[in-house]
Amino acid sequence: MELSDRKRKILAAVVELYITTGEPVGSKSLCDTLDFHVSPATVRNEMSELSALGLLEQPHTSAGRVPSQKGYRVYIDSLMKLHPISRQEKQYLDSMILPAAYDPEKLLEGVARVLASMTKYAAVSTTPSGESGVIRALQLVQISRRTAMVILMTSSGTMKSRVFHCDFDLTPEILRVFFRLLNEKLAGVPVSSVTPAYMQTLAASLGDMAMMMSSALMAVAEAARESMHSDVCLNGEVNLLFYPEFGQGEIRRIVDFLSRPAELSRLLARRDRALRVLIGHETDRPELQDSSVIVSRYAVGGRDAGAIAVIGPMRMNYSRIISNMEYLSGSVGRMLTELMDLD
Amino acid sequence: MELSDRKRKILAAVVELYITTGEPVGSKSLCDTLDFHVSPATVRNEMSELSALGLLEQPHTSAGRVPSQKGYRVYIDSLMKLHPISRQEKQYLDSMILPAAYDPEKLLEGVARVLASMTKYAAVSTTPSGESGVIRALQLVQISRRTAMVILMTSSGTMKSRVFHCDFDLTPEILRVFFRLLNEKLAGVPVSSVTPAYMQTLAASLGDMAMMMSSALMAVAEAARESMHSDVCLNGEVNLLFYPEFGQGEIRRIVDFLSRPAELSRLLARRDRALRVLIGHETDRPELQDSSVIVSRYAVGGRDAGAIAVIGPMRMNYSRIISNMEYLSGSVGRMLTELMDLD
DNA sequence: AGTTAGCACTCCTAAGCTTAGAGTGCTAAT
DNA sequence: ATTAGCACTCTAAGCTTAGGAGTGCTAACT
Repeated sequence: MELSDRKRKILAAVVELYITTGEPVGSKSLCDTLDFHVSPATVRNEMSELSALGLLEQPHTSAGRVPSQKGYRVYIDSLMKLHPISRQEKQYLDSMILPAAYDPEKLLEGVARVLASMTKYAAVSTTPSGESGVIRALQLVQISRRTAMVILMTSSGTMKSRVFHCDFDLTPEILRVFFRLLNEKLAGVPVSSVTPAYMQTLAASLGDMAMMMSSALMAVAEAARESMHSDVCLNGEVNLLFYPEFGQGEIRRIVDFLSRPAELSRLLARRDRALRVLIGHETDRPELQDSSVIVSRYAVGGRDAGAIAVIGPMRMNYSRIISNMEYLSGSVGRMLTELMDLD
Repeated sequence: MELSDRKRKILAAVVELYITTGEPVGSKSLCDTLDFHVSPATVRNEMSELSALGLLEQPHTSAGRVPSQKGYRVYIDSLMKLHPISRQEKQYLDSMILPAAYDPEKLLEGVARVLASMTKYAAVSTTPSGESGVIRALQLVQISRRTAMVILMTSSGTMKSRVFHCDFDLTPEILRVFFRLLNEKLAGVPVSSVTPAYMQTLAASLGDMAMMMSSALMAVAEAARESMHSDVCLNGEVNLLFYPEFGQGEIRRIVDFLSRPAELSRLLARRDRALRVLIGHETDRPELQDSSVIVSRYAVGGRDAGAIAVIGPMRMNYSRIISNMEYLSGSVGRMLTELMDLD
């Protein structure tokens, strides 16, 4: 389907005007935004042909035009021009996520927050998934007399902690021994193989220490299990309230969908491209048939690790948001890579 | 103002019926729920007197009655009977917050989440405020070759961490020295006095080490500063969408208010009672004039430390929620006290 | 004196109806 | 190919009306 240059310009203008106003755009008001002179009648003819091609549609016969799903697709794929992210935007984003850059979970939570506040849509992020990671190191921190925290760091950029209680007082010496044994035995082991059964056999090889360390080993096993599944952070659902195209019922369905982490996670899972825009039905979710989703995946240490996404009405400001998200997912990946010394 | 026994029963019945249905209650339907027999006409007379007393009001002349703010107040203060929390509810609450019981921030976040999901209202929690705390201990955790994390624990039950980078490789020996010095110099010091200036004088007393430790000291100072102000966690705002008495506009105002942590924090701040129910205008917030807030404060180590709260429509199920919140704030306090070994 | 049935009255809600205006598509002229 | 003119369509908003829920009053009853 090749479009004349004028049609392309008109389609782009319709999309952009509709994105900013949210109202169906008529031939007259469109004329004002065009950078060449034609009469409303001409525009009407063109728009009518664009309608015939399925790129525009009318809410009703005597209303202006609204981009169809296909129209948005064409706009995004070939009409939209991405203008690169500005210096201030970069600074803003950096300043918002930097303070949380020491803990993967906090970082991704912060990213979801800043993404939501910047876009005014709902934002989602997943923490690095650690299925294929191996244990890089284990750290022990004494919390109180008989409780300590074990921190497990993996090669895929996750960091999970768990507390454990002992029925004897912990001393620096004891912790030192624990630390040495844990790291000797477990560093380099894939998290996926740290099962309770594995821990049993490990305990057997510890001799006298097995009893004392059992709660610590349990904690490690739990941390390992937890490091395998990635968390989903959601933020800014309420932003969607402010878009008139979502009615009360619509909103509820969307919010209800957003409240199910498993579904959300599925939505972000496709890894075939770093950035992907899903429009309406392309999401394969009836709840999102009037929404768009932009998913940007991030990599840690050169390997795909997780994703960030925004969910909003179809008339998103795609161009601005896409460049911001590209920058953000790049930053996240870089920070996690650095944090984990994986570069 | 003394009410006849029958008036008290009728007022209670109106409140309870309205809480469950959300519709103004008429004399006829009320008769059905009463445990003694009277005709609708009698009930009408009684209701009309309750209206005159300002305890009930009518949306319009020919509608049923709705409790007034004063009516709710009387109901809560002297009519409502709290039925104690059930075994299952306890188990549910415990099972939801226990996994996060090792980190104060995570715990309070989890509490807000479970509170929101249980009540179907919006829930808020504040992390223990550490203004008056002293440093209990500092822990160091190596994260990668040249970065480490310092964890600061205070007597008021807070736990904050910060990462720092060094321009030399960290070894266990170095960390041991850092650990010893930090704890020697800082344990017992009030967090409020750990200012950058204080750190300068401290550095001066460290001699050769001052240079090497500067980034670590900075991290401690930041963690100390952070431990002084308590965070506010918000959860379940979207639940409010499902109450028909909140219209689109109402909801936006409420959500907008909820998005301002400082305001929220002020709302929870009054410490004169462990549990406090604020109805409509009693919140002193125009945005919440049609809402109610239940605030329950929790204590750590015997001292008031923070609060949990729910925000919902005036027709809340006060009785159920109050007992649940009392249990929950008790649990939180106990867990934090235990975690910090402050008992 | 307190309670109750009966009934007129009020006022909201929802449904139907009307109208103004925005925007289109067609036709004919340029 | 473009454009002005014009009839036509359809919605949104305002208005009207009928139905119904619920009250308050009065008068009868216990």
